[in-house]
Amino acid sequence: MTPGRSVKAPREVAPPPSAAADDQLKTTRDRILDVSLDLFLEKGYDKTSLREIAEQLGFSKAALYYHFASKEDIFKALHNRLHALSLNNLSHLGDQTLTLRSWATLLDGFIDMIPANRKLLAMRERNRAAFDSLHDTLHKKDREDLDERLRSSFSDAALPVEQRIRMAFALSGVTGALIFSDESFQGLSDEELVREMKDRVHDALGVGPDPD
Amino acid sequence: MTPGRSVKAPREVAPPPSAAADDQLKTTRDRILDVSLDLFLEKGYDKTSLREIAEQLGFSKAALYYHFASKEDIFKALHNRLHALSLNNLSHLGDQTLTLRSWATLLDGFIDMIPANRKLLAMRERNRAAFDSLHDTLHKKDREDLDERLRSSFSDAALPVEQRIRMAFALSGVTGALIFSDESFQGLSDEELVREMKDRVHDALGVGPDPD
DNA sequence: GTCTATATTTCGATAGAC
DNA sequence: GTCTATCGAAATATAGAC
Repeated sequence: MTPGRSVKAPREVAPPPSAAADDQLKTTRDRILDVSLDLFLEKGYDKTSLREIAEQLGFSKAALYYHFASKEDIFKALHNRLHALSLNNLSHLGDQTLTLRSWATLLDGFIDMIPANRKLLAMRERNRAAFDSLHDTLHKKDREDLDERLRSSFSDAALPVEQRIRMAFALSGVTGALIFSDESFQGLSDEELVREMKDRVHDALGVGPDPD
Repeated sequence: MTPGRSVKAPREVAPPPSAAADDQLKTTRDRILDVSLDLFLEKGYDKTSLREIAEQLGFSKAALYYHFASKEDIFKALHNRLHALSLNNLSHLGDQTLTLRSWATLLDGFIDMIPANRKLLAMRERNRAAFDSLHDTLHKKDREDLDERLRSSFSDAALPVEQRIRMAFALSGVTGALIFSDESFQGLSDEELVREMKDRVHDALGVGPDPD
């Protein structure tokens, strides 16, 4: 396991031994993002200073500015990682009208991505206000964003009330549980988590398991 | 003197006309909390300054310090409002072992409180990182806190995996949907929302509706 | 209880050397 | 690409008059 020093060691973030080698292969830019992700997840975006990020990386605060234009720029880069995930899913879903069945398919795809992106997704959950502020900043006309797509679905008065609640509940059940997943579901394998989550989603949506 | 409408704030909080009279009856302390709640919900705790809070109230920033010792103190007071809600529910739930059925009862009680406390609950969802930081600050030994109670239940390895996921999912489905509730479920009556939410919870937990 | 004015601190960001 | 040193802004918080 990791050495006992979770203190502000100037150099090591205490990565698992196997990841130490990987870190050498990563660009400095990616290492900055990884450290930032950890800190934003743990302390929140606003309460994390550039000084802390630099400290954990072992170099000075000013050096960050060679790689990123601003603190918000780091945040945006993490937002882009999330955005890339959502694009994966949107492609599965054409412009067809949103049914409970297509919603289930969408969420199934989302759930599959959870194990590989748990920290990123949990960080988003814990910093919703900051993310929404960012969202306003980059007021994208092209709301290809998954979030936007989702919200507009919930708001669609043409859909029956029950269906809208089912969709919102299913989505929230998945994303919300992410917050607990690290600390509370320690013993669970990724496969267990994924399978159980999907079962819950299908319960909530009132559709049978996906006949893939 | 009470500075009735000397509000030169650029934008109105737009309180319902009937609430204007109520504001006269409230203590200044409560009015500060109400304005803070609105701003923390809209912009996030960290990005809301005391200057903005004071501005909306029509008096100066320094005046806030007569009523609260610090910004965090305002936050704590809102935390206490939430805490009071959770105590309501914990009393329903003794020290009995947690079953899916008792969990359903707990969440039903929680859902009933949603309409009257929507903003408060949504604000919490949007500021999870800040709330958890606060939680660490007041490291309460007596974890009578609802949140803590819940997390420890999810972590209980004695419970079957499926049950733990069901519980976490049901809770998250409810709290997460709060974020959407204001903007997306505008047309819905409180009764509809409450009933639908309860149905979803019982689906997720795999228990029939509460035979109350 | 509220004011004006100011202290204090922290942080994001920049300049310029190496 | 990283450093030291520093700037400037903004925020929290305090002092003391009214």
